[in-house]
Amino acid sequence: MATIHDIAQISGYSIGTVSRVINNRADVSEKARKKIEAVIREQGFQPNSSARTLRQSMSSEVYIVVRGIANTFLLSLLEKTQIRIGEHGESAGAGVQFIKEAEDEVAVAAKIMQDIKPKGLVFLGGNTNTFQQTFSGFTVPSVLISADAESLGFDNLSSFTTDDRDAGGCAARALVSKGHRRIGILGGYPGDAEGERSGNGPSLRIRGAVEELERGGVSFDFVRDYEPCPFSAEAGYQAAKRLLSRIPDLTAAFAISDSLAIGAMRAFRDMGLHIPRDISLVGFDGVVATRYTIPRLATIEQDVELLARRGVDDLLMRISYEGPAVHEKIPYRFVDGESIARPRT
Amino acid sequence: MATIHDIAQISGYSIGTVSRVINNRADVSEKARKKIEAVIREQGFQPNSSARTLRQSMSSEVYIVVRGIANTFLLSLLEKTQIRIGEHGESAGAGVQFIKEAEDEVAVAAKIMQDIKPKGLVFLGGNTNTFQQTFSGFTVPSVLISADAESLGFDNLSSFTTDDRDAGGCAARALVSKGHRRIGILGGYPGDAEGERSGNGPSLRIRGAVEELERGGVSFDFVRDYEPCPFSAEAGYQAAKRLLSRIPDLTAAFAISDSLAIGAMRAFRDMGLHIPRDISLVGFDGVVATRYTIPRLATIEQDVELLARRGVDDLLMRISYEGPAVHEKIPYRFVDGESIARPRT
DNA sequence: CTGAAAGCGCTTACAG
DNA sequence: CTGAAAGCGCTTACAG
Repeated sequence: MATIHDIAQISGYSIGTVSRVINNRADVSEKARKKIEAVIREQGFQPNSSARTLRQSMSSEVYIVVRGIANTFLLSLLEKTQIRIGEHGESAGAGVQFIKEAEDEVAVAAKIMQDIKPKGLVFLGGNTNTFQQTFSGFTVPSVLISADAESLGFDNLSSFTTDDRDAGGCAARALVSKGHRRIGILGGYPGDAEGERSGNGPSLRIRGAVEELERGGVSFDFVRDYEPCPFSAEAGYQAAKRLLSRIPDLTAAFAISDSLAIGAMRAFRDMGLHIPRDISLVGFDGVVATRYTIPRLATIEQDVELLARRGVDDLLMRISYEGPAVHEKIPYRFVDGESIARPRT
Repeated sequence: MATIHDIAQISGYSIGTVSRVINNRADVSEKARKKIEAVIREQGFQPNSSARTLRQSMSSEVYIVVRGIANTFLLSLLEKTQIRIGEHGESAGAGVQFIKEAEDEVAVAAKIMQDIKPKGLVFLGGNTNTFQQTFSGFTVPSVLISADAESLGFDNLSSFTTDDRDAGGCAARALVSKGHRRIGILGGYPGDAEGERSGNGPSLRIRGAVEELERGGVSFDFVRDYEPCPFSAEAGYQAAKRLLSRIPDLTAAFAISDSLAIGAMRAFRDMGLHIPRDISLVGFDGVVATRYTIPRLATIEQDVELLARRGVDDLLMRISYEGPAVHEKIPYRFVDGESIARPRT
């Protein structure tokens, strides 16, 4: 493996000059640059990243923290994020760390900072409350994608998210407009009922939905009509069963993520109900799987591509020029499926 | 951030001795070890991994290469793999690189070797043919999980896999034993028809299935009854439509991965068929989603946990003691669903 | 068993 | 514009 020393030797310049070329510094003669670049190409030279990181006490990589490995939505967000990072010509090997739904992503990020010292951090999915409590010690440019960090006010943390409140309302409207009056909501944290975690995405979806229900004259009782649960198909399955047992005359449900909805579909079916004839269902996220379920699931499709693009672009921009953090809402789209019908009369 | 120098200073020993303690060398007095360990703990000292990697020209991490980010099966394999690595007390931040189905994982691994210099490599899913051609330059201990590398004969590449041939036969038997005689197969590479990629997992599944069909007296014509396609629900959807159009009297199909099967279910449904009344279907992998489809999908469940455990244990073992590569078949399980019935007469 | 010292491959003031 | 040199935080022969 060629080192900077070899390149210096072969090109006839010093290692200092070679280093300047590698780092695109301006103070190098055209002649030297040309010559050295030629040698670098010819030797297939790649600077040793450990040496660089050691010297600069900062890696040249961006690191990604993903909340939950089984979450299809975040996974496709990850895919788009990696692609976008690659399009910027950044080291394709951007590190990825998966954390559990219950884990503290900021604590994990702290460990990463120490080990890897990335020049930027991308959080995919996240609990705003955790950030509030522990992010203040961080100084690296960071971006939170798919949750809103505006109210946190950290000047190194941007955020790009679907307008969860608005979109939650949209989901509820799809049900109310068909004439449903007994509607349940599945998913989120128990605390959501009391509005404790107000900055959090899931909570906002629920809040938006409930507001819309009330606007439509549909009463909603958190104790009776709300069933919190984690984000997995199995959790959705169990929660749907509990909800339906409690409300036998339920005619529709809003699951705040598609994986929950997929579990709920199966639960309703196992309880002898046909979707959408006996019960209507709407999900959230717009993951690919919703296009293949039987029936196809109506859902709120988040714009994964745009979320990733805007997030990565902003992060890289701030790494280079350190501007202020920005907070942006990305448009969503209601996708009609085959899972909503008018209630039976 | 404390460095080894600080620890030396505080403990009253030299940095050389501190280094020996960090690296668990035997030639340190009990007294020195105790004292230094206490200081390390008290200071929360973590060795700088860049410096270590630079010095040893080898990182202390294991790196994971995953073929395909949308592949639920490999994702759950990844999850288990990371958990197992963590259980060994290895750096939890084991790097992960996702590559596309068509990409050359060994080329990617070469780049990783240069950048990261991991002490071990885990390949999750893989094309045996690619390995054949390009893996020979590698010297790091490596393991391929979910494909068989035995025939390749690399002494630093172990492999742990389901017996795909046998399991493919099992899937076919589930169909034949119900009386099906017009059976199609979905998925894999076009070359599979000619048996070109014989060492490859998917091919073996197909080969095993075809052998079983013939054993059951069911004729199988690769040109007519086989529909190759990539591993995605959409690909399965399209392939199923093509297959059914070509064989109107098809009564059953074997999809060599669950995601294909999920796409195929939707395709059959869109073509007006009811599963399993009009057509039976069996998948492969045993991903979680198969428990929630309507109907539930019959499938071959690979033992993800055991695959990960055996693979990681073997790799770590060989990193420490450099034994020979091993190749092991991990048991699978047929999971009956609601997607298989007798053909209509 | 322990310490002093060389060196891994880079970057970056500093001097010219 | 260029080079010589210090130093990032470690590991590891080497000497004692």
